[in-house]
Amino acid sequence: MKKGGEMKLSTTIRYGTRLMLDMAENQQNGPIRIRTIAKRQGISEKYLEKIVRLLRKAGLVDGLRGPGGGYVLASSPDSITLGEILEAVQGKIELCPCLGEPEKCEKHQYCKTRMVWNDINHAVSTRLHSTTLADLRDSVCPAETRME
Amino acid sequence: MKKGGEMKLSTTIRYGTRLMLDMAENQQNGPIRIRTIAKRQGISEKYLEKIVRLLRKAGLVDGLRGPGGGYVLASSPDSITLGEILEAVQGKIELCPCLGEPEKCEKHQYCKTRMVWNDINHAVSTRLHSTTLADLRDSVCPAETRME
DNA sequence: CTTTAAACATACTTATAAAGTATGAATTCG
DNA sequence: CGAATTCATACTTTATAAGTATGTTTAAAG
Repeated sequence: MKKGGEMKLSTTIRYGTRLMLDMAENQQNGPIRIRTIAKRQGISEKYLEKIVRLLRKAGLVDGLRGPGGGYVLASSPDSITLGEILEAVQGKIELCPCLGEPEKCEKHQYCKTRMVWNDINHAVSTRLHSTTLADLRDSVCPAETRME
Repeated sequence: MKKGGEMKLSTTIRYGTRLMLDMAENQQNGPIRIRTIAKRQGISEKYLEKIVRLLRKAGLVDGLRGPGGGYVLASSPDSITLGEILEAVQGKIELCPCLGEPEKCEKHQYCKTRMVWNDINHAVSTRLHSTTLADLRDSVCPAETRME
């Protein structure tokens, strides 16, 4: 009698965020290679490449090719939000199908449940869009959970 | 160049909530058969059965066997929260793996991102645990989106 | 006291999407 | 030119959500 869905954050989001934070913390010495971040973060290089390309396409980072190349943040860490990162790698946050396409919402009852999901969706979205990379970078990790 | 994870609510949660709401709205005439709800909601009967059994195991509904049997809410709609329903069908809400098992959080940086996920996790959880079935039942669906 | 209608239980199948890999082309620096 | 990097696409693998099948147990009703 196993239980159902998990509602987890995907690795694209978690890795993408760590990647951006890594860049915010280390970009003072020019472009950073994906290989470097991959090693530092313990993430597959190829997979990170795939993720960073989404961030690039969204205009959050710039890529510089050739020797000495790498990636740099396209703007200041205090103007990049977690919401932007999330949307870059996974699209608009949409907790259930009917939120994007209300025509699927044919029954009165769906509509009531839909309102709750919509609220929560909105709360999460707001929270993410009001947290910047700089906020994250400057935050302090509580001692109990830190193990560096 | 497809994007990553979707962070959607699973059908178990959505169906489970609709099932509970259906019961809250229709339980005045005694036990309700799963077949009835399945038809009313347009959901597979067998699948709903599977879901309701989780709700039963969690003590949110009671099952009555035999002819004339069915399910009833185990307590009043104003004392059953969406949080309880969600946890019954999918376990504690846990947006990312490290939240349950902090020993996986070995790097300083994870810890910073972890704090955000934890915050959001908490916000969602609180919201769900403070919304009751009765709240849902008595809510009014905005006209624009209602199509009964 | 048998029939029947429901819940209950488990195991299986299928479909979908997440996660990761492989291969190679394009660009740019030295 | 040669090497190091990004860039692009297509593929493979793995996990899990979603749904189905088959059958057992319980209890009301005839």
